[in-house]
Amino acid sequence: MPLLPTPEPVLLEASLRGGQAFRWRRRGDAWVGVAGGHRLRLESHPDGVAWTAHPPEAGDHVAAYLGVGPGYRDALSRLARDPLLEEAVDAYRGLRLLDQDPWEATAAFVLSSNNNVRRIEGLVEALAREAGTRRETPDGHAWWTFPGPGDVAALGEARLREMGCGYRAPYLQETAALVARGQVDLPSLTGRPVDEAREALLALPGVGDKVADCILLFGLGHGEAFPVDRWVARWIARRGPDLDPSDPEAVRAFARSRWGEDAGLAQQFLFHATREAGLEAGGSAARSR
DNA sequence: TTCCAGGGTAAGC
DNA sequence: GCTTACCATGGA
Repeated sequence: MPLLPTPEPVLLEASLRGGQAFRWRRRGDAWVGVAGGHRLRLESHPDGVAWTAHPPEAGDHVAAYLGVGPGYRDALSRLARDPLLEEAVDAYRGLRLLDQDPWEATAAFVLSSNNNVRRIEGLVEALAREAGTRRETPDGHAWWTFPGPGDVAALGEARLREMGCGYRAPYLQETAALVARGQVDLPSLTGRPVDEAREALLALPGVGDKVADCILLFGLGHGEAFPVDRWVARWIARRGPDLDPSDPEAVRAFARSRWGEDAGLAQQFLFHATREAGLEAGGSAARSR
């Protein structure tokens, strides 16, 4: 297996199964998933990440997908100096921001509203098997690409409901249709100012403030986006700064002024640390993994 | 049985 | 403008 050397660690489980991406499964000591139309197999190594890719040239994208680059160490050193983040950064050093496909991130986070990670993973996989393209590795492992917006739109609301999308079915169908028609050009939003990109996303059905920030952060490379969800609000309420947890606008403004371009990575640490603490306290919830 | 999950929408003030 | 009920589904 080729090795991607990384000066800083890469926490594969926290990064791949922590609610950013939804197509990763554990296979023994390795993680197998589909990203950007490629099937990847990743395994933690003392000096980096060992990988195999199908098709093989997809390996060129592994570093970018995992957020491996010189910027990570710098961002960590800035965030680790913040008393609000010190503990979380220390505990989860190696947690990465994944660089995902804009449309897949959009579809997945439309499905994420008032939903849980496990079920989102099931829905995204079901979409791939229903409307994606079946591929096979040379050694016979079948996998499915994530379907494009036209293919998702063509499934129709009724079929999406049958697949378990619930009340989000019409949102996903309409958003897929809008993207397929080119009324919102997702990839171009990467190069636009974050506020403009955010406004464009909010025009999509099923995309509100929080989902828009997730798409900006995980699918469009806007590292300053700061999704405010239940867990971040919980963190504010319990041990965060003196803010109203029920006022997402205020929380976002705080994050923006405090962490700037690093806000998205900061959010990942807060989200992950708060969620892990909650799961441990829940006992049975932690066992279910 | 009730609560909860990476919320969004629209009706009602 | 702000608050509130409702929205499917499955696991704990």
